[in-house]
This record gives sequence, structure tokens and C-alpha cells, in this order.
Amino acid sequence: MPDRISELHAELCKTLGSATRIEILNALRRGEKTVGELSAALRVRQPNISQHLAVLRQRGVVTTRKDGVNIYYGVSNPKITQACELMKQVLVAQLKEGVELTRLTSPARR
Amino acid sequence: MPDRISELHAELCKTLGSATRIEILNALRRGEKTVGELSAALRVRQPNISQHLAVLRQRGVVTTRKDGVNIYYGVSNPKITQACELMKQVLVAQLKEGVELTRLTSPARR
DNA sequence: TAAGTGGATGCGTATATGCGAATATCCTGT
DNA sequence: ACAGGATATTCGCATATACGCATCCACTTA
Repeated sequence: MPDRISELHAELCKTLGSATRIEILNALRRGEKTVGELSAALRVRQPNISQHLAVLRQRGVVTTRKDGVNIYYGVSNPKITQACELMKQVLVAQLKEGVELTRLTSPARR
Repeated sequence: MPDRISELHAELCKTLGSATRIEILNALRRGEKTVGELSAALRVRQPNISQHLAVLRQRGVVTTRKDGVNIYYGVSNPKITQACELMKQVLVAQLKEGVELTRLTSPARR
């Protein structure tokens, strides 16, 4: 029976569980970007980008700043970028170890 | 158009996107535990725990060690715990700021 | 071999998520 | 008020995920 905190924690983590959102965060590392810039840089349709940004916003992962005609998005907390980076390091380590990404294989029974 | 690496990265992150799995990882911080111990500690039915452990296994987040009758699960890479901890810190910061978790509210239009 | 324990799997269902396509909204210049 | 660029929202569909329940498999001991 998971408690409330764990649920919020999981929800926050779940936010990073999308390839497009991961790329959005990567793109925002070097600084703020507008929706249009993100859409162009990632080659993802604008409405789709907007949807992902909405998710990131709801979880407080990104912040918005309006400047003239555009809305600039940025990462709200550097720790998010750090966590992201750690996870990527784990991934890289796995790939190097040739970790049998038994993605579709059976379990530990051996 | 997200690339392969981002997809793997996202899949790995997605693994942390479940309250039960978050609690499993928290429980494993202090050391290895068997399925039964986890089931009892978290008060979650055994088959359900097993399923979540299967997910964690497939993504290489946990490792298994067989000892006599039991199977001990442990976190495969300390960086995973670290990333998890960073995310929790972000969450705590958000809660403190009373971040209007506009979970169900409108966006940045102002 | 029968029984018991620890753990994994399959199934059905309810719910959540991602994406495309169309559309709506906001803001600024004319 | 109007046009147009920038961004947000809605709808529908296809897919993924979580959970309970029942069941199955592996190993040990009597």
C-alpha cells in the first residue's frame, strides 16, 4: 500500500519516462527555448510538443517565461537535469556491460 | 523523432514511475531483501510484487542472488538510488514552495 | 512421491498514455 | 476590428500498464 509521498515521487519520475520529454529536457540544458524552437529542433509536431510541455509543467519540471510573442521554457530545478544525467550514466554502463537487456526474455530462474 | 538512446533512457526512467517500485527501491536501500520480505514490508500482494520486480529486472535496475530457498533482490547500481534521491529532493522542494501543483489546472497563459 | 514454501506467470479488466488531425485561443501589428 | 504567428486544447484511436485472482513451477523435506 504505497503512501502519498511515494505516489507523488513516482509521478514526478514518470515525467521523465518519455523519449520526447527526455529530449526536451536535453534541449533545455543549454538554456531556455520556445515551443517553436523545440518543435523544430526535435522534429516533432507542435501540438505534440505542447502536450509534453503541459505534462512537464503540471509536474513542475519546467517553468515558463513570456517574452514578447514567445513563451520560453526552462528546467525549473537543476537537480532534475542531474537526476536525468545519472540515469543516462546507468544506461551507458548497462550498454557497455552488454547487459542482456532481456527486455523480452524470462526472469532470474536459473 | 526521438532517437534510440533517448528511448532507452526514457524506458529506464519509466521504471521509477510507479509508487510501488519506488517503495521497493527505498526498501532495498538498506540491503537485499527477498520477495516475501518486500511483500510483507510494503503490504503488497506477492504476485504484484513479483510483477514489479520483473519490470525492475528487465530494465537492469535490480539484480538477483539465490541463497538457499530464497531469492534476494538488490539495487544493481548505486547511481539509481542517487537519481531517486535527487528526484525526491525536487519533490520536497516543490512541496515546500507550495508549488501550486496545478495538476488539473490550466497552463502558462497569462 | 507427497506436501509445503517461495516465487513467477497468465488472464481479464479498468485505467492511463501517446499521437495525429482539427480546432481554438492569445497577442501583436495594421 | 482583422490578419497572422505562436501556442494550447479537444477528440478519437491504438497501445501500454497496474492489479487481483488463479495457477503454475522449482526446490526442499518428510
